Amino acid sequence: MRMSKMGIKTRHNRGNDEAISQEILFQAAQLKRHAAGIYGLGSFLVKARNKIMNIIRTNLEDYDCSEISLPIIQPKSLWENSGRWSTYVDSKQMFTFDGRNGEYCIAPTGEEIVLDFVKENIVSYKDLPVNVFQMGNKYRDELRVRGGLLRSKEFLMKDGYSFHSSVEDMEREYNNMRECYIKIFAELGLDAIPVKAVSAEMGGKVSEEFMCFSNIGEDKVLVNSDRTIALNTEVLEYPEMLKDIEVQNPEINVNNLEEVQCIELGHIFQLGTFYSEKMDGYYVNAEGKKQPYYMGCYGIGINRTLGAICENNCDENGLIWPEAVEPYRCVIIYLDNYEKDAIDIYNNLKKNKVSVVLDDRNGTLGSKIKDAKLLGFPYMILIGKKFGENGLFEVENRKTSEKLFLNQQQLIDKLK
RNA sequence: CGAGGUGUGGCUCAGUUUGGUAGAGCGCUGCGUUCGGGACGCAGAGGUCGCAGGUUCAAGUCCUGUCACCUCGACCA
Repeated sequence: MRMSKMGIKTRHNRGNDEAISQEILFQAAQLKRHAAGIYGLGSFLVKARNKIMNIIRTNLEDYDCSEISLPIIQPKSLWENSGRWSTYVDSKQMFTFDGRNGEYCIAPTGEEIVLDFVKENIVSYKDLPVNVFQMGNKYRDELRVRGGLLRSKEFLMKDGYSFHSSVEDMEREYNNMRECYIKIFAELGLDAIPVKAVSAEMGGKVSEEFMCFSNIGEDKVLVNSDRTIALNTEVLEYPEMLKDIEVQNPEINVNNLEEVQCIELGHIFQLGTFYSEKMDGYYVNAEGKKQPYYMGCYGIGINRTLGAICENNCDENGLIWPEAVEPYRCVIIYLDNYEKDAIDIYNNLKKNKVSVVLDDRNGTLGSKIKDAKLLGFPYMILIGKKFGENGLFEVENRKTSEKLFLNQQQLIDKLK
């Protein structure tokens, strides 16, 4: 990719309204606020987000979850069946509109539509269990937006739903997903732990949030020193839940837990039959009787995860993409008189499947070095004066600032 | 929805207290010199100061209304 074709212009100055990582994204022309809580994403964010999606997808498929795609525009009737049309409309949190054939919503979540999708196919206990997921935009007219990617009105979410013929099977799958989520966040390099949470409007009793420690987070979590016990402070408002936790963990005194600030990246729920009963989600059991599915539901805020990765991987000079989600591996910066050498190594790297950007824009070396750091390329290849002296490529590691001088083959081996 | 704040060239902001006809830095265009950690010179382009009323000889500045955006709170898969 040639930088001159990207259509971005970085800025010299940085605002200070938002978290540092979000301000870096504005400065790097990777985030554009079009309106309150409504953002455009630049190509670096899109490429990193695609990698996040692939990591999520690969892990879920290991657990026999299959990917589907559900519509965002959904008819009012579905939401009336679940009873949530009025809930969301009254609280003004859902976008709705009048269409040619009646009213629709622009979906804030997917329980209703997924039940409508699967119920014709899952009709017998022999068809169960099933676990499906999608990654699609969700729309919520948030009362208050916050922190760039962290809380916006339009956001990408992975939402998954499982269907079971018993509570035990639902619990088994819930634990599978819990394990899978731990793997996903570990692979993304995020230090996220499951935290006992309140299910709120979702229905169901058991739920856990996946929380990433961060001082730009909106949630407060109580944890013990080895992080085996963690609960959202919201739980304190529900005495029965608190009692359950204390009964299950007699060694814990809630008053002695440490309070930490966290970003909620995911949330998993045991929904039970709350939605299936209302939405006609029935199967026939071995005795030939109709029964509602037991359901689980599992979400990951993908944009928010992207935001958390940026926040955890930046310094005063800009972003520092971790390898797992790097949009590109390296950038080539060169003086004009070495253009031939630059294009040569650029083509050679591409031939060796190294994702590389050639900074072929007009401008001084210094300004390009600043941009390389701002945009967070893991490696910067410099072709300048020193190349003229020794014929070696200088490679600088963004994270460690380590500099190596390598010949063409060594460089390719290093970056491959 | 409650409290506070902000709207001035593409971006970041000064100017508003005390009304007198629009500024800076960055970015952009052209020419030249430069080119290793956001170079410099010269010459340019670009704004009915969020919007609508009002006061005034005169409004970016004062008054009224309105809209948008930000922060804190309430709210929240």
